[in-house]
Amino acid sequence: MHATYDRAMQTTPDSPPPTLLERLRAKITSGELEPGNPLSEVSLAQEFDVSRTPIREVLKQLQLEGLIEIRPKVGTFIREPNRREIVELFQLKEVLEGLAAALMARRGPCPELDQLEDIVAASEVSSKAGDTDTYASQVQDFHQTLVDGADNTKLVEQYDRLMNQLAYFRLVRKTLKHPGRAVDSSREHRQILTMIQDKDPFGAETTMRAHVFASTQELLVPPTQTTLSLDRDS
Amino acid sequence: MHATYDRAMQTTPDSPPPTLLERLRAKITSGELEPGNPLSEVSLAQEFDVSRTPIREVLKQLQLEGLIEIRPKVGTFIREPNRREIVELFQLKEVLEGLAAALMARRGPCPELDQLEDIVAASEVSSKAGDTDTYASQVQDFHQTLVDGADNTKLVEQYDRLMNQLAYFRLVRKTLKHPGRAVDSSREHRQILTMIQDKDPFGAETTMRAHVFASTQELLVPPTQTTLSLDRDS
DNA sequence: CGATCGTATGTTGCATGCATCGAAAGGGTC
DNA sequence: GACCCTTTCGATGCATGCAACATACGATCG
Repeated sequence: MHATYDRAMQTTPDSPPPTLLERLRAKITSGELEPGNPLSEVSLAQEFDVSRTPIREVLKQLQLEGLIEIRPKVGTFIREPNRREIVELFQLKEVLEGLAAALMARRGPCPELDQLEDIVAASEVSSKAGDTDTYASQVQDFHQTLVDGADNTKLVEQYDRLMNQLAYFRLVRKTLKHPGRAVDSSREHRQILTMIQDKDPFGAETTMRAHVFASTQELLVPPTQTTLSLDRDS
Repeated sequence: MHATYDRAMQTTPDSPPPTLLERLRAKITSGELEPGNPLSEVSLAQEFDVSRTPIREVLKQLQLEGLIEIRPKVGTFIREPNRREIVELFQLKEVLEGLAAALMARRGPCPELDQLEDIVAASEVSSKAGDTDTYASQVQDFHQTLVDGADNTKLVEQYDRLMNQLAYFRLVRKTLKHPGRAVDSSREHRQILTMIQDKDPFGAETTMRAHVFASTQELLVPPTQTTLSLDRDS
């Protein structure tokens, strides 16, 4: 379901057409382009049927977002965060989602809260059934809805940028989850939801952070030893 | 001392010359340009002695940073966050600085910790002496050093962007501090520093967040009623 | 006198061309 | 065979020109 974190994909049917920035960003975050690949301005210009000028403007913006690296006079390359940056980003993810949980708890009833209830209920089913694919997309929805429910546009912006940098889907795709983790994770989701409903900001934040931390550990230290391949660059 | 949060100003003497992006960003964050002012591409191009093309690239990036607003086919204007956005940004500031305190506590001894010690000691003097100007710059240094000391580059990036959006200096300049707040603030700084030195991440984070929250309240709800001027837009 | 439409102007949006620089390939020498 | 210099090629960096659009102003008409 969630092929990318680019919110341009999630808008209403007749929303304005995606900008060049959004389209190129989607190509990167969706994994259509491999990391390290060179991005030629001319080839991109041909592909999107524009001249090099708007392409260059977009590339500069994507560099600011941390998705690509422009080596002056050399070329543009898709950037992949090294292990240290991934850890840094996950530390940020933890506090940002924690803040979202706290804010949502303080906010009280809202549409996102109902959505959260639905998502948690559905994910409890799929987690117990062992349907990891369905569960994975529901996890995405849970976190996304929670951040949206915080009703803080700046938080949403920073969170989206963070998730794009992580190329989260790519990490998740590489990861084979523990069989038992899904039910634990689902139980944590339920706990968080309950605390939000009970208007317990502190409890919601604390539990959310613990949950994110646990999930992060799951990703960074998977059962198999395939993580060693990530340790190549500093 | 701290005229702006643009870190390009704080690098070593013979660092590479500031880029066009940094120069234009500095012009905005320093308050040299008034909010709402139109930024003509041609006039900027003349001012920086380049053509419109690189100016346009920079403007697109500054728009992504939230510093300016580009109204298509109309013009570019310096953006000022409304009151709601300011509150949102301060909520983020709280958790980001809290995270910084926690990370620094976990990290242990480092150059930034020594700097922090010096800053706190100096600020205790100036706060008791009632030297609010000196104290204000030391407060900036305290927070900046703390974020740097967290040793998390992504945190630094997000924090800098946030402070630029807030145009923090502008807010502070508008604010007349309570006379008694400085000594309270200084005492809180000392508490935070002690907790970091004691390697108490949780205590450091909690205290830091309380401190940021208190300072924020001070800014958003000043004793005088001059804040009403901020309430004009939604 | 007021409203409306046409025009004038200033702005951005983008395509194109040239200069410049890096990196890789080729040839020569030791 | 290894190394270095030269050359070539391809890429980016930027200046410029034209088209398109939004806004403001003024003339015209009711």
